[in-house]
Amino acid sequence: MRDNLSQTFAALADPTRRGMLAKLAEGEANVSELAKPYLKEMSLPAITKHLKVLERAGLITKTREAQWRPCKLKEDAFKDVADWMEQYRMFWEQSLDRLDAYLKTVTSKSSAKGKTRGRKK
Amino acid sequence: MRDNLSQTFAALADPTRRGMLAKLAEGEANVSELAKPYLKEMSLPAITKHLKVLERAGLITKTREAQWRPCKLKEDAFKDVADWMEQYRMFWEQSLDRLDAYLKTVTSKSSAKGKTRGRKK
DNA sequence: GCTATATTTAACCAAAGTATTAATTAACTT
DNA sequence: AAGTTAATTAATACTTTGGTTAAATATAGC
Repeated sequence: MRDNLSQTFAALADPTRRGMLAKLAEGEANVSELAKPYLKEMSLPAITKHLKVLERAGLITKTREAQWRPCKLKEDAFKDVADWMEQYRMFWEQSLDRLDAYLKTVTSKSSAKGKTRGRKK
Repeated sequence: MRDNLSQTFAALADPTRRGMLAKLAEGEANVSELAKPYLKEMSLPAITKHLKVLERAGLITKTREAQWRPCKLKEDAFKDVADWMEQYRMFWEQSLDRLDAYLKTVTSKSSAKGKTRGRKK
């Protein structure tokens, strides 16, 4: 797993790590704050390792402040993923078109079951 | 690695597999066509496994046509990744803004060293 | 210096991932 | 039926990942 992008995708391939990123999207947080939701499921050293994976992937930066290690999102790796995704935009937009088409077929009959999955615009 | 999104990101965390997706972005291709660029580096069974990973991740579908197995991109998993990325859009767009700001500071002095990293538009 | 809090490092282990070679299946061609 | 091409499966080996517990480090406060 030598290249950057592979390392980034590998870092994203874990729900705990994605959860930590979601938390960091709300703002800076230190290790124990990030750890709190997971301490029933895993130990603190496990958290440290997850954060190290995120850091090496370029998704977060960790700084020092007394005995705390505040972490925050780093744009770099997100940008790399977004750039890579661009080349497939037409494919996943197809699936939106298909959903739109489907929705058109059901708009008349009020369907309580149809989940719209947050389709924007 | 139970959840879908984790499986998808894990599938993307490999340059061989991303290369196969890039090829498929140009259109359908069967296994040996997809394998060709990699047969110096790895065996055909390895290719089969990579394709299975992409398939289980929902990134491709494989069909049957005589003794060939034409593969093509499947929108689903791409859509899931794109949706997940949305929540971080502001972060990676920040890095574009920062690059723009930087470029503004150097536009007058022609800098040969500055890599622009494919900034679009 | 002692103690408490925050976090990391070390040593280890089980499970998953990536590759191999050899054998097998499937479909077409002659 | 025999041979060729396309692809997969099986058995195996090696490496990486994700977790553990125990010990260590770093900083602050008394």
